[in-house]
Formats: sequence, C-alpha cells, structure tokens
Amino acid sequence: MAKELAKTYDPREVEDRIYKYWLEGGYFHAEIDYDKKPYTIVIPPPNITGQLHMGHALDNTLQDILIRWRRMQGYCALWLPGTDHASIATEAKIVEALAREGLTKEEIGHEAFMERAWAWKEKYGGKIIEQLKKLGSSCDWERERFTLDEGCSRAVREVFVRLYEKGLIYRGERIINWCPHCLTSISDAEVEYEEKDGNFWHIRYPLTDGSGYLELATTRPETMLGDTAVAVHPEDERYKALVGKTVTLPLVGREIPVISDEYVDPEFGTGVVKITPAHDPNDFEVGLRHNLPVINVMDDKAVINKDGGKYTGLDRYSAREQIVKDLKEGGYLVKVQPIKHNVGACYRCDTVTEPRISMQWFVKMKPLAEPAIKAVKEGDIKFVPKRFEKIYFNWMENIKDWCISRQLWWGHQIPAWHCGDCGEVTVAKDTPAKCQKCGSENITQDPDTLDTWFSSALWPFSTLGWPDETEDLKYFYPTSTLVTAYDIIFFWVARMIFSGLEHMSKKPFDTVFIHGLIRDAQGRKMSKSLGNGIDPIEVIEKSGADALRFALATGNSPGNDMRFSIDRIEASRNFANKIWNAARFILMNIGENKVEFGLPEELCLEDKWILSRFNRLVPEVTENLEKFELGIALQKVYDFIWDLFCDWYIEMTKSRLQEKGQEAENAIRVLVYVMSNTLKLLHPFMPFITEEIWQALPHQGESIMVSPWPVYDESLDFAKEEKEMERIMEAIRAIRNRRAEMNVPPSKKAKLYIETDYKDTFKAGEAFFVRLASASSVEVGDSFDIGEAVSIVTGDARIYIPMEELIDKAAEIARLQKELDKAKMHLEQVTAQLNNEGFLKKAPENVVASQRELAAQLAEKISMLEDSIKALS
RNA sequence: GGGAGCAUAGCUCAGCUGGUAGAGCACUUGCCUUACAAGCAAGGGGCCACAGGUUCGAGCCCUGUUGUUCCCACCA
Repeated sequence: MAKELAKTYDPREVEDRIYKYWLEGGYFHAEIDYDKKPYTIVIPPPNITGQLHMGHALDNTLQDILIRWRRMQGYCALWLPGTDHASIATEAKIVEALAREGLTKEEIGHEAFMERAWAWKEKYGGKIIEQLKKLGSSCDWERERFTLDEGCSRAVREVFVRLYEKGLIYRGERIINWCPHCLTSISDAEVEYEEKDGNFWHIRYPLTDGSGYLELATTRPETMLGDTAVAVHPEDERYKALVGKTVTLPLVGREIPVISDEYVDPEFGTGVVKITPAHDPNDFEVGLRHNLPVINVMDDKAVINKDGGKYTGLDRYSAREQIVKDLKEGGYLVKVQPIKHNVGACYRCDTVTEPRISMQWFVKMKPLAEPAIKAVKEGDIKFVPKRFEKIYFNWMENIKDWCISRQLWWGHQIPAWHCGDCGEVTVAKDTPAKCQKCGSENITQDPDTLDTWFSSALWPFSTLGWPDETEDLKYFYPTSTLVTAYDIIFFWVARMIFSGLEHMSKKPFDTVFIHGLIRDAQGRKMSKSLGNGIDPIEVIEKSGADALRFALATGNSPGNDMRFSIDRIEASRNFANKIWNAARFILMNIGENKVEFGLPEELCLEDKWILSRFNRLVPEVTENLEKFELGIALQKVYDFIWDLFCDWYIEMTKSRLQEKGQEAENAIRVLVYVMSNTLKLLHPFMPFITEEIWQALPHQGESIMVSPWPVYDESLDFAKEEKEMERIMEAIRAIRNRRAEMNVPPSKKAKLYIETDYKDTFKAGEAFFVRLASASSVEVGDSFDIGEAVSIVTGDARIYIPMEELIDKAAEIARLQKELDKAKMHLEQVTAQLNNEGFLKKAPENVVASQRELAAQLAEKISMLEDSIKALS
C-alpha cells in the first residue's frame, strides 16, 4: 500500500497488481493433500463465443466466494476452470464469417473449416478467461480445460462406445426438431415455445366416392402436401360410418384413407384430424400404428421439395400462402379462425423449428433417468433451494430419448463408421481400419457431431482425467458444489447427474446451488437486442471488481432473480471506500510506530465490547455460508463493519488515541485485530481490497486468501461488557436525538447529569459522552437537583441537560407526556402478555425472561418520566 | 392442462428453525465533529396483497382468493 493514502479507494491501481501477486504465489493451485479434505467446484464452462455478461459475473462470483471461503477454512479447494466449444453457436459464427467472404462451409471443405474454427477458439476462447480473471476468480488455471481438448474428446468417445455397447445409444429414423437456419437437428430441450398469433384454417376434404366431405382444421396448411390419412375417434358416431372410406386430398389429388385412432379428441375442433407422419410427432405415431406412408415434403431449409407438386421450391410460408389461396379458389376453405398457439423456435437463432423425420443418433433415457431420480430423492444430491428438485423430477420422470447427433462440423465427430459395402456400422474408440462385419476397408466416419451438452455432461470427471483412474479423480471426485442458474438444469445439471452415476458409479456433486437470472431495472431479461445489458467489464473498470461482486452478492437470495441497476454499484463502491478509510485511520495512527501483533493484555470496556461482537459474528457468518445464504452472510459483515466498527468503535477509540502512550497502543492493537479479522470474513466477497488492506496492516502470512478463517473464541466472549456498552450507547443515542429535535448544533457543548443505578458503567463511558454526545462535562450520581433542564429518560438512566435558554416549558412537558403515554401503552401490552397463562406456560423461558426484563425497564422509565414532568410543572 | 416463484417503506429487495418489522437508494433536518461529504448525526415513512384457520403469539405454518412472473406439456 502506498505511503500516502488517497482519500478514496482506487481499484484500478490495486486489482491487477493483487491478482498477479496471487498468481505468482500459486495460491489458486490445488495440490492433492491427503491431510486435507477436498472441496471441489467445476466451473460451468462458458462458451468460447461468449463475452462475460452479468449472468456469468454472478455465477462466478458465487463460486469464488465459496471456494475462497473453503480454502481459508483449510480445505484443499479446487476450482477447475475451462471453456465449452459450443458447437452450434461457434459454427454459426464461422458460417457467418464465411458468408461475408461469399463462401459456404461446403465450398471450403471440412478441413479448412476446422482450421478456421480452431483459429477462432485460439482468438476468442482466451477472452472470456481474461474476463474471469478480472472478476477475481481464484481458479486453478494450471488445470484449465476445453470440452474439445484431447482428454475431453477421449472421454466422449469412451462414453459413446460404452453406451452403444450397452444398447443405450441407437441410430434410427425419428421425428426430430429441425432448425432450418442452423441446418441441424436439435434436442427437445433446445426448442423454446412461445405463444403466437396464428390461424386455424378449416378445410374440406371430399370423400372419394362423392358422398360428401370431411371438414378439418389445421394451423399449418402447407403440411397437407404430406398428408397420408385423415383420422377420427373410433367412438365418434358422426364419422363411424366413414372409417375405411377414402378422401381425395385437395390440390394434390392423392387418395388417402379415413382411419380411426384414440389419439383424436372428438371434442376438439371438428373431431377430424389430418395425418402428416413426416411433419408432426403425434402424426408420426399414428402413422406407425396404421402403417401409413411417410411423405417428407420439405428439404433441410424448410423449402417444399420435389414431392410438393406445383409448390416445389416455395419456402414453407410462401407455400402456406399459396395453398390457402388455392384452397379458397377451389372452394375447399370453409373459414379462417384466428387463434393463439404455441410455436417452437430454435434456442440459438430463434428460427421456427420444423418437426422432421430424419435419421439420427439417440440416447435411450429411461434406464439412465431412474438412478438419477433416485440419487436426488434419497438426498444423495441436494438442490439449494429445494424446490428445484421438483422441476428436476418432473423433467426426469417424463424424459424422452435424447437426440444427440448434429449436422454440424464443429464438435466431437460421432465415433461410428459406415461400411460402404455391407452397410454395417462399426462403433469404436479408435478409428477402425475395416468394417467389423465384412472386413471391407471401404468405411467412412459418420459425418455428424455430438450435441455440445453430450461433452459438458461429462465435465465433472472428464476434466479430472477420466477414463484414466487418475489421482486427481480419486481425490477430487465427486465434486462438492455445482453453481448454476435455474435455466440450465435440464441442459446440463440433469445430464451431469445421470452421466456421473452411469460412468463413475458415483454422483458428480453433493449440492446443486441454484441462483436466479439477472434482470434490468425494469425486470426484463438483459439482452443484446434490447440493449439493456450492463457490461460487467465496464463496471469493473469503473468501480472495481469488488464493488461488482458486492452488488451481485448482497440482497441476492438463492434461486431468485435479481434486478440490477447501476446505482447498486454506487452503494458497493461506497462501502469499499468506507473500508478503505477505516484502514487509513488505523494506518495513520500507527504512523512510524512499530505495533505488536495480537491483542494487548489490558482490554477496556469498548475493546471487550467490539471483540465480543466480532466473536459472535464469526459463527453466524460461517453458518450462513454453510447454508448457502451468501447474501445474509455478507449483510452481517457489512453491518458489523459500517455500523459497529466504524461508527461506534473507531469513534470510541479516538480519545485514547489522542493521548498516545500505552493506552493508545492498546487501542491500535485492538483496531488492527478486529479490522484484519473482519477483512478475512469479507475476503471471499471482496478479495482485492481486503488483500490490499490486510497486507498494509501488521499481519502474519503471505496472503489473506490463504490465512485461516476466523473461528469462535470462548475467551473473547464478554457478555457483561456488551450489556454495559449497550446502556451507554442507548443513552448517547437518546441525547443526540433530543439535541437534534431541539436543533442544537454539535458545536454547542452542554453539561450532563446522569441519574442511574449503573454508576460504574456510566462513569466508564464519560469520554464517550464528551466525544459522541457533545457533553462538556459529565456527572453521574443518584439524584441531582438542578432546576429546569431538558430531561432524557432511557431504560437505565435519567439524564439532565441544563439548557435554560432553550427550554420551552410547555413544549417540554408535552414531549415528556407523549413519551410517557407511549411507554405506558407498551407496558400494557407486555403486561397483558405476562398475565397470559398460555404464554407463561408455553413460551420458551428466555422469551418470557426478556419480556419480564422489558416490563421492569418500562416501569422504571415510566416512573422517571412522571418525576420529570412533576419537576417541570 | 400441470407445476413453481413472487406480492413487505416512494423504489429495489433481505427477513434463518414462528417471539411486537430491516437494508440500500430516495426524502426531511442539522453538521466541513482532522479516516471517509462516496461522509457523520437525527428523523419521517409499512393494518408485511386479501379472507379464513392453527398457535399463548403469524410477515413466517395451513386452506382459499386475487394479481403477477416463470417452467413443463403440446389439442390437430
């Protein structure tokens, strides 16, 4: 710390330097230590396409708080960092870049494409890591991983082969969600549904025998090109006779059967449904049951294909328009009814997805889901807050098979080889030389890659060396806490759980700590398109990482969303400044003197008070952290520092410090003790400023981040002194209050006469009345006869301030009367409670005792107030 | 259709296993009291959404109602 301390804290001067100091000290590195218990967090790997946003800032702040705290507690604390290759997002960026050059990925070919992708990774992958460092993240950077690095890729192939051999991975033609923009399949979880305005087109399908027609309704008329049946409910009397007949598909002319199927809801619409097996998941099922032909009428860009007759070449929306027009002209359109309905869109590009039949790879989910449900049900894995377990169960219990193949290039290519001769599929960890069935060397690897989440599902163990039985894996796995937002439970958390249980036979983590999303001041999601995002890096550059972290951690409760605006930052920065100035004060008083480390032998009243309060703070904060109540823990530290330490204790030391000598030195030693230990409690939340100040104060050790976390110390429990100090503080507050009401400036000093039963206590507090309550002198006794004076009554004392010139007798009596009424009312309430037998019998002893004490104090106060009124009258 | 969260001071939110309501910001008043005006001191402001219930006692537990946000499902 610089010799001349600036009046305000400047994080820019401090943070980078401190971070470098930590790196050089190697404090982030977790070396296996069998004498210590491990505490492990794996980072939710940010995308390499990503910029650090507020969500990351929150997520990583929470992780850093936990890891720093555990590290100080003596755990071997590993925070394992890394990034995600984000196949679909990264590929989209590269395709975009190619498009700007007028190229497509097919034109440049697979190899050149991959080169570009890796170059992208090199260029941008490091960026978000740098931003994490700016935030203060104490990750073990020596262990940084990437989902597409060699080790993770090996784990992916291992898992794929194992699941395939177990029959849990299969390849098949199914209806999947297709994104016509990203040109790939996506999983169910990757489709986002939104209610949109649409139409319900009622259409007549004429019976082929000319005996009439069937009326049905659809929201996607263009799919009629692929209709292969019309279905009614088997019990529906209206249509029973028609089952088995055929209708002629308008515009197309195809003759398709009328079938009956339980799937049809006779109450809905006309009770007739067109069946398009190639473009609707339910229809696909119906098609299977009735052996219907499957006619795919769209290509991968959702343009009507060659089977679409005159509509070939039109995209799905133009085709819709044209078909509706043609239906109308042909007299087939009965009516158009506007409706709201849910439309699914790609979570990456927001293009409306198209259900499409296609050959894909799937993971059979039921057998994997069962143990994953059990692990949470039995409490082996806990969610914080618990309510998210319901969401998890609901998803896991209704899970469908997971489509894992993607028609993308950037990712883990599927380790399956197709034989050009016999068609056999060979699945292997290492590239096979020939077909396992016919021995042909004419084999080619499946061109598809795996869903990004397939590799992130393995993250808790692939990063620790699996499939090898490494020491790291044995020591650090299962990891301890997984910190993430609730919107990622399905994508990632659930998949890590079943993957860990399946491949490691052990859960991946003990606790899932869920936080909410960061919203803007109006409660909207922060997004690029709205332009309402606050860039955490800008905040850090302006106000410091500590201020950002404080703003994110304070007032934030698990699982709940948080509104964020820039004035929160201001409050945090002010707090940093407050701490800074408290430190300046202490350092100023140390000056050139050498101060002994540790507490002095002689402790006076206020020393004992602050030490006792600090001592009680320690277990409270620790317990809050253990329960993941980080916001509450931080609030308590904040209150202690600002209110108790700065506003009271520092002020109380000033008179001793002025006198120099032994008393002053004692005060300094207590100041240093309390300050540096409080800094430790604060360090996980605000690592930079706490390190900077801790280093500047007398200290032992190299860094606060590896100093021991404070623990409760019985020898610092001074309950009696706490109570005494409380009496004095109450009196000081009352005097200040009274003076403020009468508009007496602090510069106008006044004599104080204190009548009390606690004479020793109040005598010990004399200096505080002088300094903190503008007293010119203080007299403590049993009773004083000083004529007309302002009188102030607390539970323990009556204080007179002779200020004749200020007294308006009538007003003074009125004020006292008001206070008396209030006290009487309060006493009545308490007395009623104390007369209630139920309360006396059933309430816990300490509650009853404290109410008794309160009643006595009120009675005393009432009698003193009555005396004062009498004296003035 | 199913499920969950939220509703507390003007605003944004805390409030642990029930014990007569808290913070930050904003507001009012007075202070340059030599660590800090990004500060100090004092103050105003809440039938804790509504209606019942359990309890000696409910912001907290139970039931219902209203408003609001979100998640899941996907009736063509």
